Amino acid sequence: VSAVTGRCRIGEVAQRLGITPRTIRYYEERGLLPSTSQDQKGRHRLYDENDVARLQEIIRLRDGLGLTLDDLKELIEAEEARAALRNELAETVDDARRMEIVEAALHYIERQIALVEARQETLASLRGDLVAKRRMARTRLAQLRRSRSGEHHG
Amino acid sequence: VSAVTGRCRIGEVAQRLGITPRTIRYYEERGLLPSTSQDQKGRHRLYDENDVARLQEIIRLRDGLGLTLDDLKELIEAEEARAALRNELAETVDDARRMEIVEAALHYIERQIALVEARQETLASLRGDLVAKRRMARTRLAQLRRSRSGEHHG
DNA sequence: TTGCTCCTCACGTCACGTGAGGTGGC
DNA sequence: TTGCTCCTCACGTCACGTGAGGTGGC
Repeated sequence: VSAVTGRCRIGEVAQRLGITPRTIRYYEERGLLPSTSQDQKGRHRLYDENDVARLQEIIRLRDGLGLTLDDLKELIEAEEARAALRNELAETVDDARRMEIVEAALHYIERQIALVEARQETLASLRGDLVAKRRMARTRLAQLRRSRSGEHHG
Repeated sequence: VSAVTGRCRIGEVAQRLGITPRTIRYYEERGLLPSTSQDQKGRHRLYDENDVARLQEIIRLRDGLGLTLDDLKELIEAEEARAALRNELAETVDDARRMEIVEAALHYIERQIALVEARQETLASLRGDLVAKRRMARTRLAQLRRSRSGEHHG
């Protein structure tokens, strides 16, 4: 709190992330962000790099996976639970308990990876279709070129 | 029109595509579908495999790229323009004109591919971050396992 | 004739967009 | 003090969801 961590205003954050201030306020309203960004009601909100990274993550998940804000909130809460567990992990000396915590974290990560990979497959399929179309068009174009040069020579 | 082409009802189409009848009606209302699926107002809408394929394409672009319905409508109109050009292509004997048509189609396809690839890159980056997290968790878990077996033997 | 799915309004909702009117900090 | 960005309502919009009440086809 004593160190000046380069806290910046909502407009700058929004511009850096390619969103609008309204979106950031709405996410705060929906409980996706800690409302600690605003000390009191009516005051300017200030964000540090940590907050920006968190928002960045939310935007990536929203755009990349098309998740609803409720889904995103679940993910965030799970993430916070993981952070809490990491703290417990640092405290505890019970190795059995430590393994439980890490295994839970691992399952959570694997679920997210599965979601991303499913989306990647649909995109790959979409791209496959488009590339096939492109090949057709290119082939046709090459035929036309040959046909024209053939006319010139014949 | 004389052949029975297996036309099916809106509920069946919706179920096959994983959407709701309301979505299909809304797309028709917004001009994304030919309203020829419904002969007269108030009558049941009927769809053939061609209509279903078109809807399928719309849904894939919507989910895969996160396009708005206005964007999708533009794409569809461009697609119809391409179809019209293909008809002209079949008619015309002017090779220069034919090349123009095919080149236009090629540019259109390439723009779509660029959109898909941009989305793929963000997903790949997202996956990369998650995979790194998974590696960390796995390493930590392996360390814990070694540590526990070490206790047993010591 | 009985269900079932369909139809058309029409209002609700989610995720913001867009001003209206006013206050705060370099 | 002047701009600029910020603030809080609060209503609008886009892409549907969700009944309400009624008609159509195997």
